[in-house]
Amino acid sequence: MNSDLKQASSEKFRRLEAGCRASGLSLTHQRRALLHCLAQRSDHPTADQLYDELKSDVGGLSRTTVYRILDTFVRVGLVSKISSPQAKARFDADMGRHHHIVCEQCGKVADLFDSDFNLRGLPENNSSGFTVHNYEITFNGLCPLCQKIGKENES
Amino acid sequence: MNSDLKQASSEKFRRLEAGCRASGLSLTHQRRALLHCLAQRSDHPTADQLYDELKSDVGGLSRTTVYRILDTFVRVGLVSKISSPQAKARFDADMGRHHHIVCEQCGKVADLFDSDFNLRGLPENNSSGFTVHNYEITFNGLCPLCQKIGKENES
DNA sequence: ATTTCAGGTGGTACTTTATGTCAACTGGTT
DNA sequence: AACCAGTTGACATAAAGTACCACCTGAAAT
Repeated sequence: MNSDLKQASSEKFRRLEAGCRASGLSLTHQRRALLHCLAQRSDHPTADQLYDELKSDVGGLSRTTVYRILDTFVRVGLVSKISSPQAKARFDADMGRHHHIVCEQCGKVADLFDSDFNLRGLPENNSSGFTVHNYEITFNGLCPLCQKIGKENES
Repeated sequence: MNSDLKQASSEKFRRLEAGCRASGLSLTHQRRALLHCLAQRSDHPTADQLYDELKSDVGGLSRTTVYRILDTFVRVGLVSKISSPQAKARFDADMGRHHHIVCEQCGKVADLFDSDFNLRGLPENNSSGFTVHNYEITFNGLCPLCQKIGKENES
């Protein structure tokens, strides 16, 4: 079971690495390290969470670099910034169609894979004149932990 | 036309004021001023945008107060923080079901009133164990201005 | 294997966005 | 007009993100 997960995340890592190459980005230690984290985690970490996880492993890793690499990954479409009401960016390396649930209390974000909620189209001619490329559905509610305790945690 | 809008926003203001009273909040100058702004604007301002608009009108208004009042309004359900991939909170005083379109380039946020996109239910038993209370759909694309010019603006 | 250099990184400084604290003030009630 | 719980202003601080520039490195060419 655990080894299945390991398998799946290293498979995901290889795909991300390939995507990186395909976009003409050099595979630096720092980028590999970030791709590893992103492939393993499914909790949609913030830039600072990723930095905190990696700074001990990757000697001399700079916070600036983490922000910059994440920006690059988003720009080339390898990773996305997910929408939430929180005032910080969270990143997701799974570009397949899926949705997110945000805990109102502690801010945790979980995936929801359920194609029943997929939209069947996009708005074409809306009154605001925007062209629409894509969408995200953000559900909100309470995570299992916050359902039990009625008080605040940190994500 | 313009007076219709004025009419509509003052109507909205009165509803918000009533909601404030109903929640047992005192109607201070500062809260009224914020409700006014929120009733008039449909651009989903950030806390600092509201502060910048109000600080000249409301003598001695404090930035802290703006943040605190918005928090309170969200807590009592008078206003909502909308979901977007941007790392800052945007506020919306329209609590009716509608959707948002965010410009990928400049960050502007517009409303989309189109019930065709409303979901017909919420996820009940999802694998992550979250209870789900509500949802938001965030579309992304380009605003009319950014469609013309291919370069960056500030919202 | 060595050289080369465009692209990438580290470190520092800085801005923007948000929160914590507490004395002083005020809306609404008596 | 007096009271006081709730609210505010000012300041300090934290958290999140950006700008800048000298130096370094991945990977392509030789």
